[in-house]
Amino acid sequence: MPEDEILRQRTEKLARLKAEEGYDPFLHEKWDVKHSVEYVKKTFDHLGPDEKAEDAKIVTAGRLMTLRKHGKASFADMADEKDQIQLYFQVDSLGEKSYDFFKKWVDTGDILGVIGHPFRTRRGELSILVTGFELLAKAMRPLPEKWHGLKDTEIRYRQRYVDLIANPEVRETFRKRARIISALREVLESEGTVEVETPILSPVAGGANARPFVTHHNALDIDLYLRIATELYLKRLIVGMFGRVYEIGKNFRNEGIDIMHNPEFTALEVYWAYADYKDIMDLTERLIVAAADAAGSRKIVYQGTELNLEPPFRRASMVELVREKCGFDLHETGSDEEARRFAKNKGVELKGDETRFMVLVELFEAFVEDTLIQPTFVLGHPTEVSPLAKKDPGDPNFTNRFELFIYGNEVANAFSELNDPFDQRERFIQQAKRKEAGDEEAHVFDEDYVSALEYGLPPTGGLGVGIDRLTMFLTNSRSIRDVILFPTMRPKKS
RNA sequence: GGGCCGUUAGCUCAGUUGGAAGAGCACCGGACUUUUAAUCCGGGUGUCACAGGUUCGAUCCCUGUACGGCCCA
Repeated sequence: MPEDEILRQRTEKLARLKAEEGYDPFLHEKWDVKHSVEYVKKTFDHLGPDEKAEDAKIVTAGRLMTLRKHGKASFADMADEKDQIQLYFQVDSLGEKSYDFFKKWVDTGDILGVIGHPFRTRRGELSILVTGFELLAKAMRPLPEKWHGLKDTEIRYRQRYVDLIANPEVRETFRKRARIISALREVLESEGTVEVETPILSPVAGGANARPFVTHHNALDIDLYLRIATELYLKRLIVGMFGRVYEIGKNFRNEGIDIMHNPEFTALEVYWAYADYKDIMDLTERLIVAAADAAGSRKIVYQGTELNLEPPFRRASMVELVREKCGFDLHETGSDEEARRFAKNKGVELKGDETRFMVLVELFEAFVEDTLIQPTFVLGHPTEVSPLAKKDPGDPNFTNRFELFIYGNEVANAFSELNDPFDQRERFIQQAKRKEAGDEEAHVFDEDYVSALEYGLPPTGGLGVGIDRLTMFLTNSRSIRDVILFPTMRPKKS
């Protein structure tokens, strides 16, 4: 039946319900739910076949997922937020008038308030014998098919509410996501870290190498950018004498959409005064473990691969890993030209002006990343690609930085924060040159941030964690869209 | 940005070497007092994504577009 026809039919049915019975389901404002389906199932699990808990009066509510209407006794499966139970409607216990109302007016998808007694059917299914009900809302559109569920990814993402009705496991994924975020907060709070909020709209979008979204403020008549990271504001707070701060929130990056990227995504950033990147590495392990425990287990299976999130995680330097995986030894490489030749021989495409340090990063991305399946801290990124990180005093070409990789993907990024305003200014100048040369992702020059550093930033360790990716691994979700309730989609032209 | 694949009923999917459309569920009408993919009887409800082209004839072949998916950069 065409959707228009179903809508028309159900609209007409609603009108008849109002006219013939004087009953408007949309007038109900509340229903005192005394028991969840989960509670009923747990509490009355002891009932044997054909046994009834006559003294127990259950008041619950939910959506009718399926209906099996018979002559004078009918069944329905009613789902609430977390569980599902069978309802039994019988003319003897409901009365003829009420039973007829049910048969005539109630459809699948409708929201029902239910009063009744728990009992177990002869076939052994715990059910509720309904003694009274209210039709709390009518469904005007049909539910997706009942045993294949809803598969069409386009409808699942565009009309997530339909997905959530049809596929209860999707609700569980998002409950897990909530538990993961709570667990991260608990760890941070218990370690004296204060949750703060920094601007999403800002005249300068810094803290990462990415293209921002631009918007316009009418009253001020200025363009503003949506933040691409919270980093620079959070470190301003450390300058402002906060000791430990964190923010969990959306970042926005004007880039493509794929299985690992959504233009808006959720990041956790943490900054601890007087800590270095090693302290932050330990903290990262505590956070990941807490998240894993909240989601269920430290030993997980992601897309068929077993992942062991039990710390300590492997720690290895980028230079070492690249040497291991493709034989490129940075310390044995005399010139940038030599490095580029090596990469080209390995089939890595280069622009031709890369330094040996950038070549290292290219080789890392080409030959190492994918191999980092088990959680691995990669240490020692070149200074050139780390404009906000403190240099390694032993070798200023490198920074005291690490990234955590799981299943070949970056999940966390952290470093000892650069707090030398002169060095920071110099790094920004280098980035500005790259921007001029056409690198749209080069870091923006943030004068106010330099001036904050000029007031004195204590030695600080900072961390960023991609919450969506972490959630993907912990919920065995293949696509980032499966852990974002309303992923970014191109609007449909009508 | 490039390549490949998909788009048929509300949902899940068949199908036509080009003669113009099908199933199950859902839905509508009827029967049925323990069903659970209830069953039985009756009913097909469609711009075959969209726009062109080829053809006597296109859902099918060709081109383009839209949206989605996967792979690559």
